[in-house]
Amino acid sequence: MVVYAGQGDPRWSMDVMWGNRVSSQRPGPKPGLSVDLIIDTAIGVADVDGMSGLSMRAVGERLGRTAMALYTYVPTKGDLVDLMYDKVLGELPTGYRSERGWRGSVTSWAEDHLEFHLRHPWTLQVSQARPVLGPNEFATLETASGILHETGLRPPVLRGILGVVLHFVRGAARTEAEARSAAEETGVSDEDWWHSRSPLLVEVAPDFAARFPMAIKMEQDKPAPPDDPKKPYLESAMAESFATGLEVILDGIEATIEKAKAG
Amino acid sequence: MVVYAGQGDPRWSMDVMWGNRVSSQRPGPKPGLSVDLIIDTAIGVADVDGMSGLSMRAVGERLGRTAMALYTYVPTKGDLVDLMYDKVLGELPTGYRSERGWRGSVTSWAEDHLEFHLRHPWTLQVSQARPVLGPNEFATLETASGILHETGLRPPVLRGILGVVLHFVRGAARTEAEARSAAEETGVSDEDWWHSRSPLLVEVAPDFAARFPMAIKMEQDKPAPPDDPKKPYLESAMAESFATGLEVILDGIEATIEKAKAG
DNA sequence: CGACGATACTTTATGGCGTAAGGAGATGCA
DNA sequence: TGCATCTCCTTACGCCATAAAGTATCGTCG
Repeated sequence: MVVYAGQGDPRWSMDVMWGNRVSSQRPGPKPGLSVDLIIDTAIGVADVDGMSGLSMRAVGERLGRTAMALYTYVPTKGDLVDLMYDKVLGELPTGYRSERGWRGSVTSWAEDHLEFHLRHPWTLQVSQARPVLGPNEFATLETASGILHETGLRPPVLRGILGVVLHFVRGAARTEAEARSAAEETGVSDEDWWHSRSPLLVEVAPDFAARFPMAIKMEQDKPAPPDDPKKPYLESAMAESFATGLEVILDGIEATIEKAKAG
Repeated sequence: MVVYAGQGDPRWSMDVMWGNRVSSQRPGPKPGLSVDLIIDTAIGVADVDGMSGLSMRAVGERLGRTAMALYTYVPTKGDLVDLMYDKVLGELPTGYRSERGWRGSVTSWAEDHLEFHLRHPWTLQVSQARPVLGPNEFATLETASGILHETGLRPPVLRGILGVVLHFVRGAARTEAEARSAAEETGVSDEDWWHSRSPLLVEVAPDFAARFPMAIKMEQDKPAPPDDPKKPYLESAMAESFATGLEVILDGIEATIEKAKAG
């Protein structure tokens, strides 16, 4: 599921995110819940069961209410996801300073974001097309911009570079998150899955090696799969590919700086 | 929605994809449909209405059948999506030869993939964690590997580079696809959306400029939005960012080659 | 102090989804 | 001719978001 920015009243969600809501004494029963509590509970549900496990019923149940009770506090599920997203973005650091200059900062930034997305894989399902316009979203943009400005490059180039880094980090996180969730949902590890599939492949396509020689070459020198699938990403199989990929990008940025100096 | 590789009998879908199915004369009514027809129809539905609009009911309706009729031909919806994915991948070119060497080939490859994903945005929702193992999927891998092998780099590095390019292209396509679909679903263009949101932002966060100076700098020298939103990507606003991002990646690959030669 | 209106929360209902189960009718072969 | 097998249908289940309407609780005003 891809979730688009809230269909409800945009003013309402922005007031919530920027802390501009007034809570006055009004007639009627005391509220047993609060928007903030609902957001936190929903984040908890999504962290465990993913975006597809995030339902109004599930959140309500955790709070001892029906799904409909939540609509007293939140106009639509889309708005709730917006609020969840901006709130959880607050976990990310906002300052990077490295003795290795922008290279070190970009590296730390990328690793922090990768871990963030693996901690909250549902964030990868939130549409990037129309931003939530919350304070934490702007803070992450501010942080990234600050790091990249150290390169001295002009904004149009920086936008391109930011896109490269962002797409790379999110793509890597997505692949890893999908792998983990597939393993959990099917109860079959990647290794076992491949062991059951590869014989079928030989059977069904006997000329495989002749048809796809390059693809086979590409498999050379693969690191052994980890013994413990619960290890953090830094020790997982994806780490090598992530590190070399990031290095390529950093070298690309450096080359772009050199070209800008020369030209 | 993220779709994971088919839950049905893996052998069945592989036989379909690799063309290993025998159609013998058997008792019972003549089949009015075929797996292939269902796949093509489903692709048509998904191209127009996206992955979220792809339902067994919708596909059945296009074929003048009920949803359940499809289950005579296809074990689960997940398997159908697998078959759709591998089939549509057949659109992609398999040979690239450029007088500009691997740089030209990678550029063409990236542009072809970007256009492919914008033609079939639902492909971005297919999980990359566990491949479909179809002939066209392997063909695209073979093609990409062939291009990258021209760089002379070793497989582990090439895997990192392939990841960078793939994540970048898919990420750029995803953002653009989400933007288009948001515009279509809400009936509000990106420009109008921003025009209605930005006054709210000033209202709700009066100290915006002081809090996020870098983010504002980042907006400098933005290209004017296109007059016609139906233009192909090459003339759209994303084109500039895509082109410069790709250039950075290509420079990064080149720098990696130089380092490999030197070291 | 009693009535009123706003609020919190519930139940019920609508129209979607994938797909299990079972049944009707058509067809090839013994 | 009868039977096994196949296509396709209807019905049903348990999910989903959320609209509508009802009940109980409270602050406030007359």
